[in-house]
Amino acid sequence: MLDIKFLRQNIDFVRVKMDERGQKIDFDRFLALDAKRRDLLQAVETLRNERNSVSKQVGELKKKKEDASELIAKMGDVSAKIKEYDDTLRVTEEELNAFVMIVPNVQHESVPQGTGSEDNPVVRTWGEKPAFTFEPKQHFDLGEALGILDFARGAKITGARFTLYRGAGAALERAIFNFMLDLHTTEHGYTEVLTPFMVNADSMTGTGQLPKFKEDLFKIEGLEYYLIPTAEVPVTNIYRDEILDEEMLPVYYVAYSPCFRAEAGSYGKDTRGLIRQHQFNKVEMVKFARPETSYDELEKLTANAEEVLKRLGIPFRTVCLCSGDLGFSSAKTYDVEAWMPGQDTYREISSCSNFEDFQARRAAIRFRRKDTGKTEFVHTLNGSGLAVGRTVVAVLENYQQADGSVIIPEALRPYMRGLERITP
RNA sequence: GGAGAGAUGGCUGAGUGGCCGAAAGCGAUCGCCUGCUAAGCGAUUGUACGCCCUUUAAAGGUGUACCGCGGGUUCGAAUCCCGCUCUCUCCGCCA
Repeated sequence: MLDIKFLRQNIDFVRVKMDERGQKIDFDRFLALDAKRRDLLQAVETLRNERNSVSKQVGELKKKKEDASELIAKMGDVSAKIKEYDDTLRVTEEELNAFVMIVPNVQHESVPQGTGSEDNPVVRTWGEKPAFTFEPKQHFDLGEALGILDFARGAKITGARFTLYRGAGAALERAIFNFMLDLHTTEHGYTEVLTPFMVNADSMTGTGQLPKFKEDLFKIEGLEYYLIPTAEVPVTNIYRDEILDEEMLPVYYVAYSPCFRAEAGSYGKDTRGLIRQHQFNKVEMVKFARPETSYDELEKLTANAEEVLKRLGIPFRTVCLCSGDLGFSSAKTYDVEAWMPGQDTYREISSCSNFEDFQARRAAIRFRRKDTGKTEFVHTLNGSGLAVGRTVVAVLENYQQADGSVIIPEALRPYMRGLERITP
């Protein structure tokens, strides 16, 4: 969330920024609530001050065995009034809080303006698209023919958007996330963490999934626990409500996790195959950084994601999300899109974002400046490194052969007991 | 699932109705002392939100809140009462 003080003092700037994001937000309501809150706060604090000092007098009188009944009677009224103001104040603060919680982040000045994904500029392209002497197939046709992806049985076991992997398919999925974890831990400086896959409501609020995106989450029956839609949630919340030492920053974490998404509102979109599942695996990179380095960290993070595709020999391009396409919590996002020959298009395989202090403020993740001793919010970043299921799609489609077999990229062979090719 | 114990500042730990934002110790920071280091001495040492002052900064002043969380009793709650959460111990169960 944004800082209330910042919002109050820069309301016109924020109005413009939200306009660029295509967000319609009633900031007049905010200003009214904020003013109301401060008025009430002053009133109630004045009354509390009175009660505190009079109560002290009562104590002194009683110690001297003198009569204090007059003061006590008077304070009864004051206490009643405090309760009354407190109730109004609480309601006002709840309204104000609810308002601030659904205001998106302010985008960085380098974010291009635009209204949708068609306006996202391509910042880099890498690799040569494979030339086929035949019509390249889509991954679901390849996978079913090879007997490594079973969508029908996934649907039987659970339902639509769940898939059963078998044999070399299951091994490929596992090989891919192990390869990614090893790359990020041994060469990119990340520390691996393995987190709970269910989190409480505070954690979901800290990273911004709640309260605004409740319908995208799976909730556990009878508990205030949710299945994570990304490891960003448990990993970023590692330091919720903590004050970190400046020297420990930046912190780099990488985590494997399954991700669970309700995909409300995507009916009919990517209905076939692995692209859009209710459950998929992902390797996620998360950083906690000092504000002055966070944009350098974003570039490095994105490069770390791209490196996975380079090692796998999968062509990709990187786009910078424009103002209208930016996610709720993000100040700046790069999407890395892998080339998918079967679909004859690039598909998002990683999304790398700098949230600046937006999540840190919600989650109360701060650090103490060594030179001033002051606390400040950290900047949080994260990026997929990468989405595993979509990487399987990219491998199958880019490495498919005329006979329907699939060559295993060399980087993955050590993770598949040397297997070089998947054949029916 | 059953029984019991507990939750206080960066840490240890005192505090059972007002003098408690909270003793003491440790740690940390600054200063003094000192050939150097260590020891010693002194001072400082939580967070948030308002208001005043100020350039809408910092610093300063002032007020309020916070002793796991939420309610209640009371003129007044870290302290008493109720509910919840979490932690620990024992028993049972279990991978």
